[in-house]
Amino acid sequence: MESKYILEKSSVGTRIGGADFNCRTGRSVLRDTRVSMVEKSGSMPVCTHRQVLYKFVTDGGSAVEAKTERTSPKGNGLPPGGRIMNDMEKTDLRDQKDTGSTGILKRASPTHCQGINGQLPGGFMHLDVRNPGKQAELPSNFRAAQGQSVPQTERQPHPSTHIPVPRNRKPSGHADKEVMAATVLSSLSTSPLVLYPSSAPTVPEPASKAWKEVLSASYSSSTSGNWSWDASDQSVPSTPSPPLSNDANKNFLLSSHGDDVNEDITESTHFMFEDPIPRKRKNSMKVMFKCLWKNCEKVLSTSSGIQRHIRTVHLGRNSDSDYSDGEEDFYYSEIEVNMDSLTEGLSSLTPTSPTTAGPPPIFPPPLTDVPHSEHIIVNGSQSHGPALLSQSAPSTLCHIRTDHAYQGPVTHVRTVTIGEKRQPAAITHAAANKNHASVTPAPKSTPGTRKPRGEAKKCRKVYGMEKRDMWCTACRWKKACQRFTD
DNA sequence: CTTGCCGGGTC
DNA sequence: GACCCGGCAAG
Repeated sequence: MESKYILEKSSVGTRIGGADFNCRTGRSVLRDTRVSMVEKSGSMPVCTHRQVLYKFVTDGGSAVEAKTERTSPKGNGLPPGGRIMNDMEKTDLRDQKDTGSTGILKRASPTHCQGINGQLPGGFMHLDVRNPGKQAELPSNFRAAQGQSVPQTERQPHPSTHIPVPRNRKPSGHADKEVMAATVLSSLSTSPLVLYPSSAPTVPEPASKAWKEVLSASYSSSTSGNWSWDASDQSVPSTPSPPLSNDANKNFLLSSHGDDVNEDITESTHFMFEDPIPRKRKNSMKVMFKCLWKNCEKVLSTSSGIQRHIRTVHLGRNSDSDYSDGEEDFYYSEIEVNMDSLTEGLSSLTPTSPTTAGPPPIFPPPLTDVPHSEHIIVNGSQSHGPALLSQSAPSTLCHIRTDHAYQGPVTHVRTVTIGEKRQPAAITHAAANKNHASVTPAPKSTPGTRKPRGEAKKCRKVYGMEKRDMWCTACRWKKACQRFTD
């Protein structure tokens, strides 16, 4: 539990949100982060994190601890997790207090989430919750506050700094948990924003430490670039946390996975967040759930399914029990699957007409190997496992599809090798990157075999012999029509 | 037979 | 590379 929150916190520095808020990406990232952390710590992630967590608590100094204690307004016995949350938030509240915010961080609100997702400096979002209308003042206020000695009030635990953490969450409490995690994490994402090493000399040592801890745990997630922040390094970038850009996520993941991290995830992340290519029609996207457990690329179409999978397979919990403490949430992520791409992937030999956009007649069972994810290609190539979504020709596909209809793009098509001639060049390119995958190589029509005749009418048919000059060049040359591709 | 287009040739 | 066309295969 405790570790979970810590992790969540750290991850959300980047972006937090939740499916509940339509912040799917955030949720996904969150989980990714979680997973990465878990992977880092090996088979006993929780334990490891727990240690970290405790360290954090103790490093925070007695002051932190004390605050926590006092923070509990109602004195209700909070579970360790709850206390940690308090600590975390308390720390985080430092800046909030500067702004005079006193509200309680009760729940993430859609606004909250939106802010994060909306590429706004996430740090202010929680303020939004507490003190609507104050967020704009935060930066300046905070800096001002840092310039002076920490107000006494800052050390006084605010009764509202407590985030209730149910001791026993019910399966139905996932949303709450996520909300809370999102809230805390997002609030933490403020740190980079307000952390001005040179301007915060007056911050009490315990507080500084706490910050360090928090940052060391979360910073990588809230900053872009591959730099790493050493706890001893006071030169923390003064730039605000990046607008939750894809890069931020990518880099975070990359850095957080640095060591043993499963390259699968790293790569998938790369695909997932790096590609700025415009999205395709939404109606062609399908949400899938991918298990992020190390070496497990399981992809299921339902969250319940993936949760069950994680619960039973990875967490070793009773399969027949529906009970879930929400732990599974952190071991899978949502991915969007491009149905169109899938179509293409399935019919690599029969290129789709640019106007053809319908979903494929069939959708491979989850977990499978057919390529189709648009911007989130989970690269399973390095794992033996199923779920080789990576085999798809993701984003680039979109490009091609939109412009290879006519002669302009002819070169694209033609530059492909014979076997793949009907595939857009981009696809081929993508395939090249993933050819190392264990999955069956991209189907190639063996030389000598003709591709099946397309359905579309060709120039000859459309314009007739009398208008041959209107034919596409290929048709005139008795080559494969490039205007009316199949 | 019509149509699509491969493979190869010419310029 | 542009262009042409014999000829094969699918429909």
